[in-house]
Amino acid sequence: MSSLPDAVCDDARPLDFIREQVRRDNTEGTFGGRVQTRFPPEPNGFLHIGHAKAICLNFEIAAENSGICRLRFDDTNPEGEDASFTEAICADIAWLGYEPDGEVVYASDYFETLYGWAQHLVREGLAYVDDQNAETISATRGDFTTAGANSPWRDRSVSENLRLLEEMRAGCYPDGAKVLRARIDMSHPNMLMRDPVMYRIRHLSHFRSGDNWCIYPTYDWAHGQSDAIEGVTHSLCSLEFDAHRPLYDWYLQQLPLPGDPPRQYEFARLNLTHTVTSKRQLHTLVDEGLVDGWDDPRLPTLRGLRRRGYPPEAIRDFCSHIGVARVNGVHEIELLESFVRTRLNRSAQRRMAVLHPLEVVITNWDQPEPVEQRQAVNNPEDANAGNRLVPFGPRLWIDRDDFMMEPPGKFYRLAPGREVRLRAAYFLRCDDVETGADGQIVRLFCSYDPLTGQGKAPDGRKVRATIHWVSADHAVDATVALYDRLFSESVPGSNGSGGDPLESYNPSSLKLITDAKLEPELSRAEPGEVVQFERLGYFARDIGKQLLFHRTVGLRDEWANIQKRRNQTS
RNA sequence: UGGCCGGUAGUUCAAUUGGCAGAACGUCGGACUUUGGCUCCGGAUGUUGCAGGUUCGAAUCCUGCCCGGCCAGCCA
Repeated sequence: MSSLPDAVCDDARPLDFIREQVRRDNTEGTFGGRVQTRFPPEPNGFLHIGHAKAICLNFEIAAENSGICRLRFDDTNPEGEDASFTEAICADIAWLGYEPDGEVVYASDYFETLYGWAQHLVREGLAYVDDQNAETISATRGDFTTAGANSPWRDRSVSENLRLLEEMRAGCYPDGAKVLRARIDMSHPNMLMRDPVMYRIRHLSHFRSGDNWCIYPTYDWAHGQSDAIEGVTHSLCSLEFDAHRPLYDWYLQQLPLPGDPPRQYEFARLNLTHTVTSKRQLHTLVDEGLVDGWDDPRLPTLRGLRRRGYPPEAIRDFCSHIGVARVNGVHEIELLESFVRTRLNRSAQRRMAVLHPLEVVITNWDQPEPVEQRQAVNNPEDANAGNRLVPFGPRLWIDRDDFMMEPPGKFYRLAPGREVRLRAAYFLRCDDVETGADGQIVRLFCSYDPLTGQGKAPDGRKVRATIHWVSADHAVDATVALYDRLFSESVPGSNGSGGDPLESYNPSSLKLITDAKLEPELSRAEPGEVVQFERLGYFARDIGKQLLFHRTVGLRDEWANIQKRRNQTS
């Protein structure tokens, strides 16, 4: 029984076409009411948000039907595969909140069975050893409009094929000298059915089977068979494997399977705006140093998203919400972000942090001590989150964005002569502004109203804005990483630029702020913890020792919208 | 060029299988608010790719066309 992580929140939405199929199979008793899925990554890279969709789908469908979902590594090609990837993938799946049923399995566990089945096909006259090289095979496959040509080796005797296959396995031939091909139809309209390759010779050590094998099964020859061996009922994969389905079924039809043949169903892979998920492009970003490793918070890798502060629950919410269909589309990254905000709004502790410090001197400080401990609510969304103390003093930092010399309409924050509320403290009026030689604002001279400690003025006067602040004498210095879209084009490589996604790489996708001022409580944030900097957004404390926060996502920002609109119209 | 798969608000998906085209996110407006956040309420956005046909009735069925994706690795 698959473990279903805390209820992926979604309203009773109608069943998608896959769940609909599963239900049909269950009522018709196709697999005796059994449901078994699998997640089959190749251990040659890191998991990304696109994989998350497949993971959620497979695990959730199994759980919904009291079935099981295994993790199977599709390690049929030793080139580039590594145990470090299997470990990373297992860790990422666990982080997402899923626990594979039973032992983790590997396609390489079935190499011997696969070999036996290949011999079976040879004996049935359904497979043969071809001596042609890769170029020749490619050249004689034909194209979309013309049939392929039969290999001159296509009609070898069963005994000769059996012997040659044995010799291939025994290492008698160099790489590429021979292949085993299924004997199907060289004029089939589906190119994949034109005598597909089942085994290729690779004198390469495999990270699990070592040097036991020098012939390795291709994807098509391994996948369906692995599904069948494990008892998979519904083999879910992405749309580009649609054309493989006839071959998937063909192999299964010819073999003495232990049970019902699994069925393959294809769904659209997940694409997100302003990012890339192809292994090649991700590699380029990392290799060229455009990002800082596979866990760079700008990357859509699961490791990147984790470091960025995305709650796994939000990713699951997102996957469940987008559903599954057969249309190839691009999802707006904003939708994912909205699920991140929803989760974080409920869980994140509120703190105050100033990103672009502007000094405020309180000229009418009348307290005996140069500090007053103010009580602040940790999370207004969570009554159990409690309060904390925030030091307040005669010298403060506020954000430069919260002050304007000549405020335009709809700017509610601080300006000369204007009054605002300091969050969890008092009303504050700006009396005077000190400007530098070149006109920049150096510091503000303000007075606070000691009677407004409850956030309200006894005389009933109102303020339009509440702003955040940090006591300058107690502030903790920190580095804050602000992230923007990794690619400026919504679909990188879609317009102009010769279709190269890297052309729209956003060089200012990372802005480091090294002089951020934090309230002291933030120095006690746990590594990996995500907090809300009030009015700014959600920020994740880095795993490392230094005080570094990554901006997970900003808050919805109406003022930013107003400014954007103003810029567009002017 | 052939085959297969798709096409419904800006985006992603629905539409009880032929019966009043909806939801979420985004957007706009309002209420509330010690976060321009959250929450709540409301508005706008559609020639259902196009054209014909069947039908009392078509997003749904039929025909033709248009557009997009996938397929000619010994990658997965």
